[in-house]
Amino acid sequence: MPRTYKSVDKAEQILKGALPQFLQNGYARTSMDRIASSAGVSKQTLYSHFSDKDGLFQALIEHMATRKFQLVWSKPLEGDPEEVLRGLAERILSEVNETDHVAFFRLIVAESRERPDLGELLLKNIAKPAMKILTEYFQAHQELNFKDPEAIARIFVGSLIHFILTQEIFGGKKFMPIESDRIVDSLIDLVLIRK
Amino acid sequence: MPRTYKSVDKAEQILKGALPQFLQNGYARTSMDRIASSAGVSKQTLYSHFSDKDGLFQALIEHMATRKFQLVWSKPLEGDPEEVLRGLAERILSEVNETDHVAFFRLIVAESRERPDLGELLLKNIAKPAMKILTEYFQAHQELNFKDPEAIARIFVGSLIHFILTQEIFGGKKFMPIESDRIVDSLIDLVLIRK
DNA sequence: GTTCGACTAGACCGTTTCGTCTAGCATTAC
DNA sequence: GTAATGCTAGACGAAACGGTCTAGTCGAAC
Repeated sequence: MPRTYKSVDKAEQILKGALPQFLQNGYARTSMDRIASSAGVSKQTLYSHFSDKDGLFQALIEHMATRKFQLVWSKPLEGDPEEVLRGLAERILSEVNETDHVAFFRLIVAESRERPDLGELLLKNIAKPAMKILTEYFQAHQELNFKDPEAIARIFVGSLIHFILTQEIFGGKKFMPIESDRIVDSLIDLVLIRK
Repeated sequence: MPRTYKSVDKAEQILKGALPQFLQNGYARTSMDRIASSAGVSKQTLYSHFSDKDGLFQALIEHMATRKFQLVWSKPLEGDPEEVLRGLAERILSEVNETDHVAFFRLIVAESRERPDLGELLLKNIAKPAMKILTEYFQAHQELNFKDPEAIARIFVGSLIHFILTQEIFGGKKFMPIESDRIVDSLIDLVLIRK
């Protein structure tokens, strides 16, 4: 196994070790010593693969954003609106509403004050293409009679994301629970009633 | 002016000085020295009014949550649904979508990982009563024909909050802008079409 | 066998931060 | 006047952290 340059595996290994630390403790509360030990790597190696804590963090976020978040939207939207929308809603709820994704979302909200490019990253890589796909689907189905397909798309996705936000991040599961089916049913109902 | 006990003014003054610091810099990046100087108070005084940094922060958040956030919901919902809902939507967008409130929201998301009671506070003091008011309004207006008024209420408010989230916190204003009127119009349209 | 690059282990420095402590000032109560 | 109280100004200790540096290991290349 030749090692003429810094092994790619190590960088990957570092990111893999750093991820749970940042997700669990946030940026400020995660020390480089901790990352090193969590990744099973010496501190020096951290700094030979990444410029500094900030660089490592940025790389990690980009890695996550471009890799995982396409699960929901990779499947093309085709067929009967009721089925398509229900399938989409359930995919959003099950994929996004998962410990790692929720923590990731929280991390971006928290850190995007100091690093506005994180918000940009999220929008450009996830939200914007997602909206485009759904908007185009709505436009292709004129029978839905939407005056403003783009606005409807934002409402559709937004109410689901907000549902996850309150239930998972603010602890709504405990203090004001509601079953996701009720949200999905009502949402589909609202959107499809014109047909 | 007798001073038989710790002056209430000082506590207020401290909170007033601490607020912009926490909102702008978050919890970790705000030092007690900075708060002291920002409040025009000695460091010792901080610790004689609040147990520690955490206590001060908690007090501040509670102060904010119970005081300011009732602006949107204090006005009773009465009258024609279209007018009521449009008025409500615009009040949410204008009151909540304001630098301080956005920063406050961001702060709670960021810190509620370490302090789950912050999320609880937000829900119990704001989200829950808000949902109750809107749900009851929907129930009182049977002509709207909602199968599940509570779910509709969540969708209604949720899509507006999510709109603010993307536009203000993630920088959507810059990277995927959309006018709030389009969201409100479509939302009203979705909800009232059964009439 | 020597050289070189990637790595480990951990000491180390400078800085920041929390929270405490000391010394002293000003006002009120008696 | 004297004691007590609420305060200021700032030094201080202890700990944590980011980032650098040293010393040394290991395996491949030639």
